[in-house]
Amino acid sequence: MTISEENYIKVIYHLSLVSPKGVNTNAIAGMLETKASSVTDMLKKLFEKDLVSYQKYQGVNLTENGLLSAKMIVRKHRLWEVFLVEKLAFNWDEVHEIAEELEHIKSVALINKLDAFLGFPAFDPHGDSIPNEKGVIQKINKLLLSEVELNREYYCIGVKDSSSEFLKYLDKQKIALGSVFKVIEKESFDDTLTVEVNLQEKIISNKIANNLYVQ
Amino acid sequence: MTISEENYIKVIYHLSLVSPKGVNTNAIAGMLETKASSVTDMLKKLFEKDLVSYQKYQGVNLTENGLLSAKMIVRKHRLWEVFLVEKLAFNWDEVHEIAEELEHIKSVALINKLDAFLGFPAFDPHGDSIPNEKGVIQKINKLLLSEVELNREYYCIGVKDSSSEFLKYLDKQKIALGSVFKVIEKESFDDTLTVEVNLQEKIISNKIANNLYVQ
DNA sequence: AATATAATTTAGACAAAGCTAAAAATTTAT
DNA sequence: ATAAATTTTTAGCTTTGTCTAAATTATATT
Repeated sequence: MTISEENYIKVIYHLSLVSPKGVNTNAIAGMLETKASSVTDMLKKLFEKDLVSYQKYQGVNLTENGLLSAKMIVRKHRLWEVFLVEKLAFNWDEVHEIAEELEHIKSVALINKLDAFLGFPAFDPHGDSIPNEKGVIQKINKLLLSEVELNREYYCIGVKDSSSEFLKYLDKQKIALGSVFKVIEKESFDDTLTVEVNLQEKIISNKIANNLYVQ
Repeated sequence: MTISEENYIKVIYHLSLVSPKGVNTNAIAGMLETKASSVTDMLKKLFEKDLVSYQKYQGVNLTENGLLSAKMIVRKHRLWEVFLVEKLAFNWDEVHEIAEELEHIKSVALINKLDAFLGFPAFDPHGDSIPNEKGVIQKINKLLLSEVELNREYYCIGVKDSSSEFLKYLDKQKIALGSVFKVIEKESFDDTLTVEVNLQEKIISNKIANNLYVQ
């Protein structure tokens, strides 16, 4: 697979988690910052290679082959992110771009040795599950902070949006994976939350609460 | 720079160490397993980008820009090789190919953090010098085993040929960086050496002796 | 149900990087 | 110094992945 093909497969994988009945051409084009016509061209090629099932105008899904390939790319991306944060002391908002390049390094021996070197981590620095060598992903029960019950304790276990801007905001607010949340009050007008985080009271907008996973 | 451009620059760099007055089109084609006509095309492009100085039929040299780029690629290659051997427990004959991919990862922050993580190594697993952040390469006095005086002790500090076949041969012979050599006798007919390596007597062909650096 | 809008595909073109075959320049040998 | 051999370049073609503009299909609106 070329790097370009890998990027398509990865994007189709992520989009199909949200729309499992078929991924739109335009959605793919949006994610890859390319044109719909280019996507159509590539879909034909991926279909020829048995990586996607595709019928004109009907959206696209990964085949078994394609799904496994996608999971291996995600595995590499997330393992490299762990390496960058744990070993090279990058901050969690700096690693995505670099991992976007590293995820295309081919060697299977490399990624499996890296996995061992890192101690077979189950989650990346943003709380996302790392597929194992077979592509198996450990499913975890998680809630959005916006959905939890009042006055119960929850741990922050991940972020939904892992953009640099959001992660920097969390750093500034001293919110990290492992932070303990208790929602004191929910403003019914705009769903703003009053929460206790690590024993400090804070006001959290609905947009923020919709991007924090807790357990 | 594209990966292809980087590969050309790197090859021109290595060849110019051997033929400093200008690198041949055919030599480049040979190293890259491509055709001379493709090389000509690329030389024009590299000239446009001020990476090489080039006149038709006259061979090619790196400009200052090109030289620094080449050294940065070599720096990345060799640092990744150290990582693979020291941290991921690869054998020294397995790392070249993987480093050929890793050397094209762009991030400067990544490579400088990797350098620090590895403790700013001066040499890669084959004994080659690692350029520093500025492109400065520590020059080291080294001799080929085929050139040394009889009955004096030398340390093995590098290999000239770092092909997997040669390195595996050295493993089998229990020769590694740091091995202590003393040449007992030189057969004048074919330059075969009788040497003492780590206190064991061995017969070493001229071809082998021509690919081992000692000090 | 007909039409307007949106999404998708097709057709044709382009740049990058490679190739083959032929032409031109350089080097080597007589 | 000329001819032969080698090296290098040019010309024209191919593939990959992209693009624009036009055509087609699907969806939404009235």
